[in-house]
Amino acid sequence: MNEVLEHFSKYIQVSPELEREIMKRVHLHTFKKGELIHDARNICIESFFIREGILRTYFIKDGKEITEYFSTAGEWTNSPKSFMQRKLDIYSIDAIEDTKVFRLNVEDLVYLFHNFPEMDRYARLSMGTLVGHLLERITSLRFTSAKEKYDHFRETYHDIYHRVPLNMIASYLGISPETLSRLRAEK
Amino acid sequence: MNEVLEHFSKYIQVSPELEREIMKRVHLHTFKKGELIHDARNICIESFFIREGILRTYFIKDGKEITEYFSTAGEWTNSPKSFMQRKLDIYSIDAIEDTKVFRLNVEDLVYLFHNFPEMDRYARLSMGTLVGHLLERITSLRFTSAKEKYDHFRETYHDIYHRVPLNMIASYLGISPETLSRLRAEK
DNA sequence: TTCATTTCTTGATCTAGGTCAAGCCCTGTT
DNA sequence: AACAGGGCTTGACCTAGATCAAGAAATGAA
Repeated sequence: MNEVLEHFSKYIQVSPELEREIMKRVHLHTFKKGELIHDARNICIESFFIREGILRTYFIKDGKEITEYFSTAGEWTNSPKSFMQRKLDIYSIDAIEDTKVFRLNVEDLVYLFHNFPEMDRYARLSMGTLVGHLLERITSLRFTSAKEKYDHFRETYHDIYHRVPLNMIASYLGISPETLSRLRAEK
Repeated sequence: MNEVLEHFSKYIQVSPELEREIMKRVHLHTFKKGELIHDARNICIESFFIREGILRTYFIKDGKEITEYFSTAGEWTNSPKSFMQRKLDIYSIDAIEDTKVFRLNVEDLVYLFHNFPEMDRYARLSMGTLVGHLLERITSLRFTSAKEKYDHFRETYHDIYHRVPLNMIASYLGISPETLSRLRAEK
C-alpha cells in the first residue's frame, strides 16, 4: 500500500473502492530543489502529499520572503484558502530539497468528497489535528522567548532543522536571522 | 427556527429528522456574570452554543489568568482538546456577562455524528472557517505591533471590546495591561 | 581553481514594550 | 456615608531582540 492510502487509513477505514478511486487520481511527481511548485499569481488547484523531501510555503512581505510553514513527508500541503475557495491568495510553495509528491487535483478531491461520505469524516478528524497544531503554535508565539522558540523548533522539526537555511527558519519563527544565529552559537 | 439550527443551516441542509434530534438534545440555560461554566479540573463534557452574552476561555500561567479567546453570540465553545479527546486540559470558561447558551452533551453530539453523515460535512466546513481564523491570528501575532493588535481587536470585536475588562483583552493580545492602557489613551 | 553569490556570524546601537511602583477612580457592600 | 478591592492610568526604568553594518565562510558556476 502506498503512503497516501496509509495516511487516509490513519483516520478512516479505506474501502477497496475508495482505494481504487484515490489511486486513479493521485500522480507521483518529483520536484527539483529550488523549484516553484505553486505560484501565488495562480489559483491553487492541486494538493501535494509529500513522500520525501521538504516543501516550504511562503509569501512576500516588504520585499522579503516570509516562511509560513514547512511541510515534510506524510503531510498534505497546498495554498489553503486559494485551494478551498478557488481564489488568489498570497502563498507560494517551493522545494527546499528534491521532493517526491503525490499530486491531487481539486476537482478530483471534490469528486471523492461527493461520492464517499467517509471522506468528510476523514476531513473532520484530520482537521482536528491541524487545529491542535495551530493552537500550539499560537501559544508558542504568545509566550515564548526567541530561545524557547528555537529549542522548540529543533525538537519538533528535529529531522529537518539542519536541512533548511537559517533565514527561512528565522522568518518562520518570527525572529531575525541575526538573533537566531546568536542563539545557535551560544551553545 | 432557533439559533442553533440557523447555525447548522449555514453549512448544511438540516433535514426535519436531524432538526428533531438536535432539538431533543440541546438545552437552554442562563449563566450569571462571573459564573464558572467549565472548570479545568474536570473533563469537558459539554459544548455551549451562545445565544447572547460573552464567554471567556482562559488558563492560569504563573498564577495569572491568561485569556485564550472570547466567544460571542452565534458561536460554539468548549475546552477543545478536553472535549474531543475526553481528557483533562488547562482551560476553564467563565461568563463575562449574563449569558444565554444552548448546552449540548458530548455523547449527544457523538450520537448525531454517528447517525447523520451530513454532520461530518458540517464539521469539515465549520472547521475550515475556524482554521482560517487561527491562521489569521498567527499572522497577527507574528507581524503586528501592540498598536496594530489593539486596533485589529477593536475592529473584529467591535461590539464587545468595551464590555470586556482591559486586562483580559491585554492577556488575549499578549501585551501588558499598562501598554494597552497607554495605547488606549493616546487617541 | 577562481570568482561570485548567497548564507552565516559578530559587533554596535536602538527601541518597543515589559516590569515595578504609586496613585486614582470606580462599584458595590456594610 | 464610608471604605475596601478591583480596574485603570501614569511615570521611571530596563531588557530582549530588532536593525544596521561589515566581514567570514560556504556553495556553486565557469
